[in-house]
Order: sequence, then structure tokens, then C-alpha cells
Amino acid sequence: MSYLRHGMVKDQIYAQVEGLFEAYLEQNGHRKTPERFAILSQVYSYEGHFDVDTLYEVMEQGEYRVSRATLYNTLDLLMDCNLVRRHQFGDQGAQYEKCHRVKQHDHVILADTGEVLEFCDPRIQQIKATLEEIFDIEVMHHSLNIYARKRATTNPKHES
Amino acid sequence: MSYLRHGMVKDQIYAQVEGLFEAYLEQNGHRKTPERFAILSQVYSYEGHFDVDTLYEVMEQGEYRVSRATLYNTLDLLMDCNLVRRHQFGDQGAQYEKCHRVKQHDHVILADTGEVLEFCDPRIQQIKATLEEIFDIEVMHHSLNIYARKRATTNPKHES
DNA sequence: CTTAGTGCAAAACATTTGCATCGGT
DNA sequence: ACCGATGCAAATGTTTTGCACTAAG
Repeated sequence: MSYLRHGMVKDQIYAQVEGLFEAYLEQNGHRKTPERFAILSQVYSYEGHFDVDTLYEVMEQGEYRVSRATLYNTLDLLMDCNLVRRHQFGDQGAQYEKCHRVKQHDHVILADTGEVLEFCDPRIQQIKATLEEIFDIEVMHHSLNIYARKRATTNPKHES
Repeated sequence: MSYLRHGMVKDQIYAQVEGLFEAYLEQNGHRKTPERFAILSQVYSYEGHFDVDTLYEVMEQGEYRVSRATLYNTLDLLMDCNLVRRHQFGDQGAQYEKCHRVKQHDHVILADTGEVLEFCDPRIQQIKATLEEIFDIEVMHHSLNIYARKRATTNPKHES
């Protein structure tokens, strides 16, 4: 989609991601196990969000059946090297999503359906810049979730 | 503090909050039990955030010892009538905070200490307005958490 | 060969639920 | 007296941990 850079195709992206993960593992003295790469591959096959349970069930079918313990372990590694992000929508369990070369975005959660929309607003960057100055901090990341409901589309105008 | 309106003092605020809760309970056919008001009182004694476990332990000492089940139940009611808000910082359990006549604000979580700073930026309102228009939704609430770390104060500039 | 990584099962933890009892109304 | 609210304990769902075994380096 739109986050592909000039003619890159998916497999090239994935090859790059795999290389980054491999480099990360080497540089940090972690072993390059087949389970870890199988998980990376599966994680990067998802377009949207996924939870650990879904991932676990899918991987049970695949070539490498990994335990939940390994899933959590590997997801931690992938978050550490910035290939995956974790989200907490509402109160239920964590959701994950790949994030390499994916445009930074935030989420609108629709109350009725639980559906998740994505958006990107430059003003959030401005807010972060302001905060860095005011509090003398270095912002590492943020999480902005908007909880909303679909408007009853009765009138063509807007009624705020 | 700054959210007190023209000469109001704390007890007046609390009396008002109690009145609102009472009205809410009546209008929705809920019973006015002493436990519920004891919880409300304790909740409004906190200036910042608290978690259920802390609340439980404090209330064990007090006049009304309430069970966790009742705490969760009552916190739900308090959220329903907009006297309390729930937050999810990072991965651990939920944090709550009173919200009546408290200025809407968001949070900076410092990675090292877990300390939570509060801020209020008008641009978040603008973002919400834009989203309502773009997606034709009605925003109910939002959650913006900034994860940061204190900057190494090497430069002689201001560090407040 | 060494020891990090793995699967498994148990543990930990926060929250919810079932049920007998209590107490607002 | 009715039935909603409570306390307790068991159940739930998710994530973590201990341990014996496997395999990467």
C-alpha cells in the first residue's frame, strides 16, 4: 500500500525486516532460532492488529509450532528492536502490530463494533515537541486512542 | 488547586459530588448503600491516580471494609456517572482517578521511574474535531499517553 | 560442550462471576 | 417482604515463571 517506498514489493520489505532482526539478535548475543523467524514471518503477514491467542492458533497449524511462552518472549524482542508495537485498546488483552516502514498512526476505536480506524495527524508531533521543551524530556513514543461512535446519519449537516 | 471555582473549598466540592452520585443512584434505581458512599469518599480523597488494590487495602482499615467485587462494581457506577475515569498506563493493571470539576488532562509517563506528569494541550481538541468531521463519528473520550524519559541535564539551560 | 531458548505446566495477577446472605426500599 | 447489593471463594483470561530438555554457537 502507500507505505511501500518507490517500487519496493512485499518480499523485499520482509527480507529487510528479517535482516534487521538478525542483526539485532547478533548484536545482542541472542540466538537465531527458527522459532523466532517463523514468528517474525507470521507477524509480518498480518496487515492490521492481532492478539497473542490468534497468533498462537495460527502457528499451531504451521511448520513451527511455538508455545505461548516463546511467543511472548519473541514479541518482547521484536518490540525491543522496533519491529513490532503493542497496543492496549480499552480493557481487554494487548494487541500487536508490525511497525517497520509503516507510517506512524493512531487509532479510533468505535464503541459499538470494536472496529479500529487509523489516522495520522501532524498536530500530535507538535504536541510532543512542546512537551519535550516544557518538561525537558525526551519522548520515546506515545499512544493516542480516540473512543467514538458512528454518528446517526440522519441529517446531512453536522449537529455538534 | 486551580480547578476550584471561585472560593469553593474541598468539602463543598465533595458535598456536590456526593449529591451527584446520590441523584444518579436514585434516577437509575440503584440502592444508596453505605459502602458506595464510603468508596466515593475514599476515591475523592486521592489527589492523583490509584489502583484497585491500593484502594482495597486502605478501605480495609476504614469503617466500611468492602470486598474487591464491590469496589469494581462501584467504580463502574462512578465511571458511568462521570465521577471517575479509568486509565491504562503501559501493561499493568488499571489506574483510576476522580474527574468531577478536574480539568481534562493527558499524561506523560516517565520510563525510568514510572512517575506520571499531567498536561493539557488544546490541539488534542482540534484533532478530535477534525476526526469527527472526517469519519462522521461522535467522539466520546480519548486517551493520550506520552512515554518519555528525563533528559540528561548536561546543558546549563533551564530544567524545570 | 555450554548455556540460552524452548515447551509444558504451574503460578501469578487482575478482574468477573455464582451463590448464599444481608439490608435498602 | 422483595430483590438488589454484598462478601466470599471459585472461575476466568492473560501473562509470567520454574524446570527439564533441546539445540545454537
